[in-house]
Amino acid sequence: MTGSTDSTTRDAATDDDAAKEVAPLIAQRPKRADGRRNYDAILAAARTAFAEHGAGASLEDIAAKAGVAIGTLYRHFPTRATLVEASTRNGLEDLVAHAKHVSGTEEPLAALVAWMRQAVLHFSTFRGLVGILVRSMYDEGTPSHAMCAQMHGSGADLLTAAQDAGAIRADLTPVELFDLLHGIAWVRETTGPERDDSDRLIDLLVGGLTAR
Amino acid sequence: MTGSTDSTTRDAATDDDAAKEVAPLIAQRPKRADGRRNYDAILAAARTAFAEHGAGASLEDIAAKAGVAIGTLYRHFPTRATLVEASTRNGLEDLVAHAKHVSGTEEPLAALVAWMRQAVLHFSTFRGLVGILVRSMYDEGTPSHAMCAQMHGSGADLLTAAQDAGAIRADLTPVELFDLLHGIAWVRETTGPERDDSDRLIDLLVGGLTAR
DNA sequence: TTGACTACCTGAGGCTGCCTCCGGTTCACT
DNA sequence: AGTGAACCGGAGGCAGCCTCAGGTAGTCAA
Repeated sequence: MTGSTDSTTRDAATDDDAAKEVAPLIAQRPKRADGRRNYDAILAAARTAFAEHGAGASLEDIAAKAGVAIGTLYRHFPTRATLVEASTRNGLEDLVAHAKHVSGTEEPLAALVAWMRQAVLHFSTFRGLVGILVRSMYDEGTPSHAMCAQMHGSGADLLTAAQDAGAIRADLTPVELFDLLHGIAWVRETTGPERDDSDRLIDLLVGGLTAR
Repeated sequence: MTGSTDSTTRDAATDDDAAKEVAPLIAQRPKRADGRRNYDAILAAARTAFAEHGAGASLEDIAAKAGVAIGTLYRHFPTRATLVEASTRNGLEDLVAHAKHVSGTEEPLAALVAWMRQAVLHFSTFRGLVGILVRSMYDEGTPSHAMCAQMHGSGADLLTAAQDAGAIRADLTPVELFDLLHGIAWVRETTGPERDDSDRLIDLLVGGLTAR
């Protein structure tokens, strides 16, 4: 949906920039041809495995599926978190871009809600993702932290705009908003995409439960 | 808080009844003296371990802390789920009892909200509990299923009462309500009890996000 | 009190997955 | 072609899960 599959060209375009500006902690795309090849193969295998078995998928299986020894996987992605980060960075970037694109709109409430929907969708890409993202958001020194913080800012901006327009109660903080989004994302991630209530849950949240 | 610690007498009073009526799947309290002793010791160790390390705590550690070999633990609790079920049954019972107690009140909305608070608190007793409860709720043949279903019913009754009084929108289903509670419980369980926003989140949920 | 029955206990052992380390390989650059 | 660094492979140590065969000791009846 957001380019999480078959994003080879896109990786090539964005990873170099990201690697430069973001942090030394994030695994960088290797330069040597064989290294690049393996890096990409591992990433592709990881995306599939995470989608199928969640964030706890066996790393040895991923390495095998990528046709690579376990040591090679660890060379490129020293921790499970770095691998998760790399396979979900695109989605986070999309989220930030989307926020930038609609900021300043004439319908700040609609813009916020639409963004919330997309956020929940991405947070629940696979089982276990939300947990990792929450940790990343508040814990510096975590691979996804920079990107998460950026996305947090994007959401906060949309929220502020909606509040300034008087559409959202003024006492709602960004942290509270994200807590609620995380909760809904967790539900979606847990119950699976078959029974996907997330849009409805967001509506309930926004509209309120109590009768008018 | 709900009698989840030091509940020896209480266990003695309730477990026998529960074992009779609930299911053959749930580990029954053994009759022989040494068996009872070990069963209780394992349960106590498990409560501590789950509180400290979450539902994924090492079963071998629990056995060791209980002064028992690993095989003994598995004899009494054939799966991790049965152990979790046994250590959280009290809380679920409390929840059902609480609902029965306030049903028929003159303030159905207040009753519902108070119950929701207690539910969220119990669901997030330790990390990983909500996930297990959600699975139990919809998956028969799971140790906690019977108790979960009963609790589901209790919540649904309170919801219906509040809806009949016109206090809660009529189109809200019990499943949706529980989804939202689960989500909030997950947030609480994940962020830890230090920063406990759950009451506030419930208020936001009930009051609605949008400005009046 | 004694004996037998069997519920109960033990812990070695096979399995999976995590992660490290170092000898060997191969790419890239001159 | 030669060299150095980047890269790869996979054995191996560790932790946790779970099972099973053999031993132990409560319980109950005589």
